[in-house]
Amino acid sequence: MAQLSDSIEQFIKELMHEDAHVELRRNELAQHFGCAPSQINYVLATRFSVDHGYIIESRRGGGGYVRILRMETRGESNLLDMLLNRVGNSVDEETAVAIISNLQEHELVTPNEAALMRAAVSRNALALPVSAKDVLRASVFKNMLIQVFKNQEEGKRDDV
Amino acid sequence: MAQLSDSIEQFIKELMHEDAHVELRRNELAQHFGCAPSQINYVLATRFSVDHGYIIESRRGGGGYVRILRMETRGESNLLDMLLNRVGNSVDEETAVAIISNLQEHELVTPNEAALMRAAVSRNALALPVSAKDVLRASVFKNMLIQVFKNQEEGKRDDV
DNA sequence: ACTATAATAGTCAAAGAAGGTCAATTAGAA
DNA sequence: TTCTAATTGACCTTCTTTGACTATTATAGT
Repeated sequence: MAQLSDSIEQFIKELMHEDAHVELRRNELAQHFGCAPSQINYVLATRFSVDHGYIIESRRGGGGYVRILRMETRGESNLLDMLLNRVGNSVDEETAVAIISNLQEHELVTPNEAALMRAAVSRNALALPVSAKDVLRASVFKNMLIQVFKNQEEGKRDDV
Repeated sequence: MAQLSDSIEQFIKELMHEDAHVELRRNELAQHFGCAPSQINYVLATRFSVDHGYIIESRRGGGGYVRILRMETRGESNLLDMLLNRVGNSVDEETAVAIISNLQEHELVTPNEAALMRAAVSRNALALPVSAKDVLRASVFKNMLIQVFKNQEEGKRDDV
């Protein structure tokens, strides 16, 4: 109860109440809660992961930050989640291409974007021993999927 | 958060908004921002490199200057060749990201497309032994570059 | 012409300012 | 008690800023 991690989680969620997009300093936040900075990473990893509907971006060095973006997972209840799950940590080209077409049909990506995604996951691009190909493809593909949904969010914000 | 380097970058980009060619005094600019002159070189090196699509010329001594030129993307067919060449069979993330911003600034890709490309070549996506990363990134990236220009062609055809 | 000096810009390495990772320990819940 | 979640700390990586030293160019004297 009143676990440190829970407090930090709440704190961040309150910050996000208004804006679905918040930026913070890891060290400041850690200091505010009197804990190790890596504690923040723990909270982010366990409560603000992609399957929780959040995307984290960050930057090191002077002027560094941690940015948290909440995805509205509109409509298709957690489509991204399902897709990431389906991909897992290995996926063949056929499956990936099928998913991409699907996204395109549902107008979640433009034809150009779809073409780019296909290019990135094609067997051609992943010039590696066959065994490793699917694993790597999964990694690249998942990263792009997350990006697609992030674009979606950003599009919405720009619409305003 | 309004990092010095970022401000300087913005400042220069604003200067270049009208004219694709700008000339400045390194020391003046440094003074304007209250920083070490070499800070200007840092910004130029990290944000206005050739990969970013800029060319820097300068002269020392009395009446010295720093001149920044935005490279115009003439015949695009040629550009693709140049980029593929630049990438070769190994490329680090920094260079890839620079090239992507370059494409975006010249409106050869949309911001969403650029984000997708960044996602595909990020160190995150290429979760492999470091040694192999750059090689693989080159392969994926080149495939995407080719696709970008293919998209371009198709766009032109559709316009008709 | 020649030279010295002042006015610029460039380079590079070190310090500073973040954030990330991982494994060991500790606290809590079952 | 035992298992899992939480916490911490040591060490790593990345990005920025500064400063000392170097290189080049124009100009004023001679």
